[in-house]
Amino acid sequence: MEAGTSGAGKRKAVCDAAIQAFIEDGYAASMDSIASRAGVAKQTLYNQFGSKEQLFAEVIRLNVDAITLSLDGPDFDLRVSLLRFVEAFRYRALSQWGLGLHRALIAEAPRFPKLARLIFETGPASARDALARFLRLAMESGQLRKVDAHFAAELLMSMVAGFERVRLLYGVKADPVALNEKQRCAAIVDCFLNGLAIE
Amino acid sequence: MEAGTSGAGKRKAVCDAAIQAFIEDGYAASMDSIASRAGVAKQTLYNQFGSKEQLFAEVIRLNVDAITLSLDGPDFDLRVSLLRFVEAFRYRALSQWGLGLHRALIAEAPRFPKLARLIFETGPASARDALARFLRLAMESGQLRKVDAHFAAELLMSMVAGFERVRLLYGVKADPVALNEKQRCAAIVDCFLNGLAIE
DNA sequence: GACAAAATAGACTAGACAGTCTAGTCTAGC
DNA sequence: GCTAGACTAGACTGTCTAGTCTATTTTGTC
Repeated sequence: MEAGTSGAGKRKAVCDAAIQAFIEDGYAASMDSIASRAGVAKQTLYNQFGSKEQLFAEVIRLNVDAITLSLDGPDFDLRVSLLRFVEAFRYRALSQWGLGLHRALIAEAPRFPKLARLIFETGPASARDALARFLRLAMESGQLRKVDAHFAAELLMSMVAGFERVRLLYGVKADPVALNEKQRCAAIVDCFLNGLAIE
Repeated sequence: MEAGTSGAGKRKAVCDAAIQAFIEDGYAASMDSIASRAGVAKQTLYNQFGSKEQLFAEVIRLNVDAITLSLDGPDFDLRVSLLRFVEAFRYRALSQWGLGLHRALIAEAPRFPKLARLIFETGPASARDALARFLRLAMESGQLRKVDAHFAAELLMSMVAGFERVRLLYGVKADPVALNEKQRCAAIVDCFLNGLAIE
């Protein structure tokens, strides 16, 4: 028997098809298109998930998680750790996958306020909290000026996924003269470290 | 004759109703709801704009403009000017109006790629360019470290409308412990100025 | 007042889509 | 082989919406 011919296997196929469809077309993706993408009868979607809203909530929940980076060792090089974080977060936020999820969620947040809140907490807010804990360590060990750690964490995340994410969401290509990825990450981290350097 | 009973007056009423509807419900706002909001027959929408797509494009275009701040005087206080910019930009990006426009546009960008590009250029990109010109002046007069001015401008705009805009788009209220608006703007500008201070 | 342009209400078409239903098939365990 | 439960294709319902059409009324101009 081929894997995924029934039960949990089908469910996985449906989830994969659905997240792909929602990333491409937002919540407007039709149940028919999801079913045919998954190679499954439409009724199976309703058997497994009950409704489009529940399917959407389920696959979004499955596809958002915190960035749990190894930021917490006591013996760390601050700049190297931040660079690692910035590169990982940049990928999450600016890949086609991350952009599509973001777009679909932002568009539907007014319709799904509880889901939106949940996703915000388990996604961006949880990453910010982890980063803030890490930055607080750095502040306490005298490597950074002592400021509100949550504010500092939000600042760094904003620098990575602010203007540039907007540009990508609008579908505008990068200026060819602009810095490349690595340079940009390094420039951001350096600016952040300077900004919060001890006087 | 009452103002707005015909011709250009109707057109204005339709535009106002339409932008409000699109901000609240995105492109999904129905033509019927826009017509009744404007106190106008649906046919009038089609007489004036031809189609929903054209109406959308038109009202979005009308409602996006560059932030043209008085940033260009040769005798300026860098910190004060940046604070003024940051507060103005913050309002544009984080008001209900700005958030609604942003949400509607992001959601529909794949469907209206040319409009999206146009809006990006006349909105965020043009504000960035103005800020970059201003920052370049500051760099040349020795008030800031010499780095890519476009990069620096994007960084400052990101710091203002990055994480926090995402939070608001997700409909999540601010942490009550967080900094207030003025403090936040000041902290951002100070961090930016430190980050790009002369060695 | 007469005329033409524009607006109005509301019925209508055509198509898309969520969700249901049916009749029949496939699979697993006995 | 038999049965139960899941799956399938596809028809069907009801609803919603963009856009059209028509008959009527309003409005501005002469």
